[in-house]
Amino acid sequence: MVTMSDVAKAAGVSRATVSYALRGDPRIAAATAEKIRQAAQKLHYNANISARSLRSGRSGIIGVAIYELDRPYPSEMSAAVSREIARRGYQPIVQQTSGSKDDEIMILQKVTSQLCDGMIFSPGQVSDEELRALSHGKPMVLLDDISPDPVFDSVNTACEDGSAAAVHHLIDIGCKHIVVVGPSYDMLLDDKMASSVVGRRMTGCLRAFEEAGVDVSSRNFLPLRHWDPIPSREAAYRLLDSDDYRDADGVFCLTDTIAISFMRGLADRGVRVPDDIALVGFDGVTESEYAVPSLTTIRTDLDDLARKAIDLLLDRVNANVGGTGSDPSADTASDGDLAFPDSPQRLTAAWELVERESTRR
Amino acid sequence: MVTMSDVAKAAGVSRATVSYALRGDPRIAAATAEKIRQAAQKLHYNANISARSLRSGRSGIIGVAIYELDRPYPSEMSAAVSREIARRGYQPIVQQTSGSKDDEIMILQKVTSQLCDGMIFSPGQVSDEELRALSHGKPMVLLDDISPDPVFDSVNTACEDGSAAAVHHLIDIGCKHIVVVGPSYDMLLDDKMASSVVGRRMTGCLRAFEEAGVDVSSRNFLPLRHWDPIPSREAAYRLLDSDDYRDADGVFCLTDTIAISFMRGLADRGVRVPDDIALVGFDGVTESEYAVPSLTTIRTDLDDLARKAIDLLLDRVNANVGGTGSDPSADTASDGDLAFPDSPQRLTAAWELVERESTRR
DNA sequence: TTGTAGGCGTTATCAA
DNA sequence: TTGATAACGCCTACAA
Repeated sequence: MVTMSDVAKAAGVSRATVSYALRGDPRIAAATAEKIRQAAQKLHYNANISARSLRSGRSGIIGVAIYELDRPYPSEMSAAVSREIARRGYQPIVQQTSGSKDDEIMILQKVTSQLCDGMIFSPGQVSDEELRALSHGKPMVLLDDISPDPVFDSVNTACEDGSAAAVHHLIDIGCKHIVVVGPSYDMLLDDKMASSVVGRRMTGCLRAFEEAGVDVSSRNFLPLRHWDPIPSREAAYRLLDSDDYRDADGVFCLTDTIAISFMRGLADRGVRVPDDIALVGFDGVTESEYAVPSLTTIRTDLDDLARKAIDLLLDRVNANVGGTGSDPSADTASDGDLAFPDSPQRLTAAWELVERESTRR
Repeated sequence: MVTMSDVAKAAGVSRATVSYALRGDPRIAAATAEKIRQAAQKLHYNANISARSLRSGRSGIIGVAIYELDRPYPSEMSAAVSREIARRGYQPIVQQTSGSKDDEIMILQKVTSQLCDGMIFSPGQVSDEELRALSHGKPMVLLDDISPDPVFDSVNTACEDGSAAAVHHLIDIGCKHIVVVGPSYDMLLDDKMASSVVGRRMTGCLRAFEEAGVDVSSRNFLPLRHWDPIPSREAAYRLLDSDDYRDADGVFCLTDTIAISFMRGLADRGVRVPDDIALVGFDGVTESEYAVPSLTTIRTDLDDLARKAIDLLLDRVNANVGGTGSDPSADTASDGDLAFPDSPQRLTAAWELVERESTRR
């Protein structure tokens, strides 16, 4: 391994000078800096991240922790975030939380909070408060945070507006009995559920129904215990077999993966989409465009989401340069300074309704 | 941050004793070790990875570098590998190489080769020789390595056998004019292409054609410059519009993503699958099961692939414990010892032909 | 069985 | 403008 000492020797300067020069410190004379850069290049020198991180607490790495890397939406999202991180000159590393709380904690303790200058986290089981403890004061941006009073910055998908648009679209094309696949009717009674992704999406649906003057009952909701392909496919059978849903002519599935599996279930029974039942999904994964029939969906602009998330994160990361990072007692009083407000920001990713064959009548 | 000194103080022992105790060194008395473990637990102590890595060269992290994290096959593969790594008690981190050579080099230089005890790499642009230099002596297992004379252990998909099975299946169900979508007819003339994934899959097709006594010409191959959804969809138009392929009644697409996009292209033109044209894919991604019609495919057993890859990798990682790691001059002479042969191993992942609607006649 | 001490490669504080 | 020097937190001979 070639270390900084080797470069220093080759360039005829001290290690300290090499360190300054390679990081662009203006105190080093241009000629010296150039000489050092050339020596480093020739020796294929690369700064040791462990040593740098140990000494300075900064690694240049941004972590992304996401649930289930083998599902279309999370994987497209982490890819987009990953690319945006690289674009800003940081090294992205992705980790899969796989749903278990222990897993999430392990990831945060073992690598993310230690190695990373900041992290993008899609919370599953861990609460905001627990996250605060696990973050060790490192900046973190949450994706679709469900906490009623947030601790961290977050970027959300347009759950309410998007879902409302989906339901409005079904109404617009003439659907009389619309069924929302995912939530149960009494879900909103639970405060914690109400602020979750499914709760917010359901709220959007209810708003749309109300705006259109549609009466709502439990017949408008088909609950799903797990948002997985198999139960989603079977949900189609349940819909077709139950008297409650027999005249359903429009379905809004809370994710594209649910929608595509549900559509497969309808195909199993020979039900035609959109002729017999029109269908709308949510997410806008690539798959939705290539399905037969292609799926109308609420597409989340993942590039926009990534940009907003990384903007928020890097603001905090760079603000941390001066402070200790672990002691947020900086200046709670100076609320006049708007640059980095202490209160967590909450942004929403851009989205659009993409009309495709599944609602073309 | 709570360090080893804090634990030592709390337990009333020295730092060294803490280090030994927490890593299960038998020299420490059971009672002492237990006391130390409890103190560590109470303080929420976590060993600093940077410090450990700097001092011992080991981090407990295994890296996975894969091309395009937002495609179904690579994402399912990295998820499977990631889970297997976690199962063995290591921390997996995933990075996306995004195809560019600079990107791959950057990833290897900046984080993988520095931070990781070993890595799983799906090579794109970088040659085996370059990899050797970039690996800094760290163990590495390649996935679908295309090098004719390999430098590293690798696990491959069953390109030849799988493709042969796909073509045989199409012949079995009665297809008379089979078209393979992906490669061009003259591809095998190029030595480098011949050992690539597409080359090996094509070789399998040719073998099947030969075994079945089918004459082969360029009319049996529909080349694809990029294996992306859009060109794949358009390839279907090309097939339908060209006199060369007009009577095609069976298609083998070299990946599921190609197959699903191609199928979508056929649907655009109102061609029925399997009635007019039967279709087989390769990979066995989740999506293939939920497509309408569901896709017959050569499914690679990703759990088996992950298990084999990590077995190979951890063998080398643990073998490195004694040696310097960067100096592989250990014992090239003792070829009698079969435990860790110096010559790279090449394994093949288990696979199966999954028959579904797209070939059901 | 446990403690002492030195160093991994870098950065930051001083002094020159 | 540059150089010496002391940490950062951990591991590991070696000494006790």
